[in-house]
Amino acid sequence: MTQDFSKDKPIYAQLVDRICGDVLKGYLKPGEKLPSVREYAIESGVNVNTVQRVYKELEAMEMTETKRGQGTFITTNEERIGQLREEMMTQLATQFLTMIDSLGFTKEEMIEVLKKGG
Amino acid sequence: MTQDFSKDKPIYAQLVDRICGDVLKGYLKPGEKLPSVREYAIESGVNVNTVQRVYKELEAMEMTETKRGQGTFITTNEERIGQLREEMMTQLATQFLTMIDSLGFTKEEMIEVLKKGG
DNA sequence: ATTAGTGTACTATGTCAATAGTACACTAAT
DNA sequence: ATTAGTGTACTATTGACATAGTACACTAAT
Repeated sequence: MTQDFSKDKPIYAQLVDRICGDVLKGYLKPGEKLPSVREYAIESGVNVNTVQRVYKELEAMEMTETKRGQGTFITTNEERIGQLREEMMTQLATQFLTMIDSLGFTKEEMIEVLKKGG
Repeated sequence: MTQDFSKDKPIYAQLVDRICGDVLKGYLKPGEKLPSVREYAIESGVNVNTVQRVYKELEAMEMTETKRGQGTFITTNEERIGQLREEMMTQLATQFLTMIDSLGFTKEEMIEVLKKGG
């Protein structure tokens, strides 16, 4: 099933984000097995190598553990998941603050807009 | 003067952001003339076409007015600048909210992090 | 030992965005 | 008409990304 991907970001990055989100939201539980690279490639309508890159990045950030011949699994280290959650939040916040500053907005007015939105 | 550009974003986009910020902050006044594409290219250590693209985008968003043979000027339409300010804020906010949602964070916890940071 | 299922590695190819180099076109002043 | 200064258009190059095909390596089950 070919899925819809945004053009402003590489597919592998979007898949990484999606899986990260599913883990942080609890949709994917610690220890749970992800689809094989081939399965996921077909599901998403992308190439095996693209999925491989996704799994590689996820493992590099210790969000998953890959066992050759067996598959790729969400890490059972729940503390690590918590760490990642913190790291990603502060990183997102920092980037956002830098961006709004360079565009001439203040943190306070931006927070107001955020409260109203979504 | 070769300047420092981030690698995670195209140079032209960074220059657009910078000029937008300078306008919104009031560092660049309505009617003020920007450097010529060649001047700016040399100053920034980039190619003429990169600057041209920057000026093109700025004109497309009606932040500047380009007069062939004369130069590129900040728009004298101050209302338009105010509009752009609003548009950019809501757009930034929307993108940010979408991003944090897809990564599994709530708006409220993110706002807390923002308040502490920066 | 064989098989099926898994991840991994390597090379080649195509596409597109970003950038660069160069030549052209318009405007104002002389 | 010429010149200097401006924006514009065209083509080429580079690199990142995605794809494709193929081969390899490990694991578990039989």
